[in-house]
Amino acid sequence: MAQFQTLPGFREFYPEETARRNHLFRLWRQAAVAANFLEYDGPVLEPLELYKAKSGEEIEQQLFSFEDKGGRAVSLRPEMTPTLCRMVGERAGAMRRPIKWFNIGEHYRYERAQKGRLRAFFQFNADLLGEAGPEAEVELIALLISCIAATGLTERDFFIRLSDRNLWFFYLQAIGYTEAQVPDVLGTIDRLEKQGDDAFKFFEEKHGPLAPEKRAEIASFTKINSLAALEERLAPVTAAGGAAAEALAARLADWRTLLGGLEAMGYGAFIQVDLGVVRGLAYYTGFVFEAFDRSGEFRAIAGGGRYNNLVKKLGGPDLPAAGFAIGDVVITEMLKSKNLLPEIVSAPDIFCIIGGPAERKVALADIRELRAAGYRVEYPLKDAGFGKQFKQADQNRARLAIIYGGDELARGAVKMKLLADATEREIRRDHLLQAVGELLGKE
RNA sequence: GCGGCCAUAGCUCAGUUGGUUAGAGCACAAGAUUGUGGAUCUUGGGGUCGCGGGUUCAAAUCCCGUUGGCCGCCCCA
Repeated sequence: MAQFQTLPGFREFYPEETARRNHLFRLWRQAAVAANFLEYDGPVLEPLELYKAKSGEEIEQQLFSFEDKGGRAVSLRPEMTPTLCRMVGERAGAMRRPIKWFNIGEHYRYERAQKGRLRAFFQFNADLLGEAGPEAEVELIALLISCIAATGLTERDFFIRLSDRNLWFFYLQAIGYTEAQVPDVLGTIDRLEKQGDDAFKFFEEKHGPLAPEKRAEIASFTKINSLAALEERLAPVTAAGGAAAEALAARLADWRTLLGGLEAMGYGAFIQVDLGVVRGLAYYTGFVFEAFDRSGEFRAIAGGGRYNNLVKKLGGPDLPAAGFAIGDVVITEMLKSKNLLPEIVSAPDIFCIIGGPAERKVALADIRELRAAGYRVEYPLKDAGFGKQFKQADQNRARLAIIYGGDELARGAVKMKLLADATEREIRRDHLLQAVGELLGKE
């Protein structure tokens, strides 16, 4: 039995789990369609180069990559974004803006499996391309929140941490950091939460020591947690004038648009300004956001941001873009811990109870009709006593039993019994579909 | 890639200082019940004790290795 185990980090989905997964996907799909995002799909296997081009050579050790029989270097997809960028890039010239697309698919990463992180997982991806303004982020973050809220989680359970790599960029330049230093300051900030003061070594190893007041200046900026605090902090900087100050002032206007839009949609309670978030790999170019549970018990539920350079980098036109992904693993763990996993009943509408071999022939003919009419119909494959068959009908949680007994059939009739209240009536077989429709309600 | 804990039936778990043929509950199946129900009772199927090696007269139990799981570090697109 244990001779063949599943590969590490891969899951099997038994029917109950598959039903739950499909339910989650259905909620996500409904939310995306309601926001008029279009569903697309792409290959599971891609040229290895596609991912190296996006993320660099080092990414290969985290990929399910191999050489195919034609000698091509290939990889299972670790994410959807490069495929999306290629697809949109190919036809961007012919596409109406904004481009709003989503996908639900399985992704593969060769990493050590842990709580909330597996080697094969499903992701909901949504992206909005062709709009550079913060109105795009309003759409995306609104969709993100509605996708998570559709599962039953509320603003008491999760929130969105919102930050902005552009703001950091303009701010750091305004207070004197060079363009070359900025990425390493951002790298430091990303480490600050976990490593504390040690995080500054990341910057200092390349650019020399930072005075304590410089450290404090950065650290305190990561603590900004509201638009008001941000405006207050930046007031003296923007007042000083210059290119960086002007860029900062324009960026503050974007912030007002974004937060105002989300507020107007009623999502204000979900948003937490948190400039300590800059997100790992550095292709994000503007707003970045992550969804977390409020208890802090789980990994990030979802993450995303703006990536204006990526479509061009992957060979397409210069197209502004932003997007996010929600994984299935963390949110499922969270729903489980909060008892929000739905009990999905998978039951037939009708269970046929069959008297014997002669009655079976009649029943089989009707079963075909009922199934063709869209009913979900089950029956015992082997002859058995009536008591046993009713038991099976119960265990199947069927709503209606149709009884094929010799006496009734001799009269050209069958009996129907609603299992819930045990009411029984005899129906002429030539009125079968009509009677079933009345008893079960029209499909 | 590194470290800690764990692995007995489909599931949850017992299994004494190493000692005959490894158990329970749930689940599954058959019967009680040959035309009427999720109950009850009886019975049954199901195990390479993760896998491989070692110690021993004797290993689920002790030792080594290995695979897998969980947890943490690195990473997290």
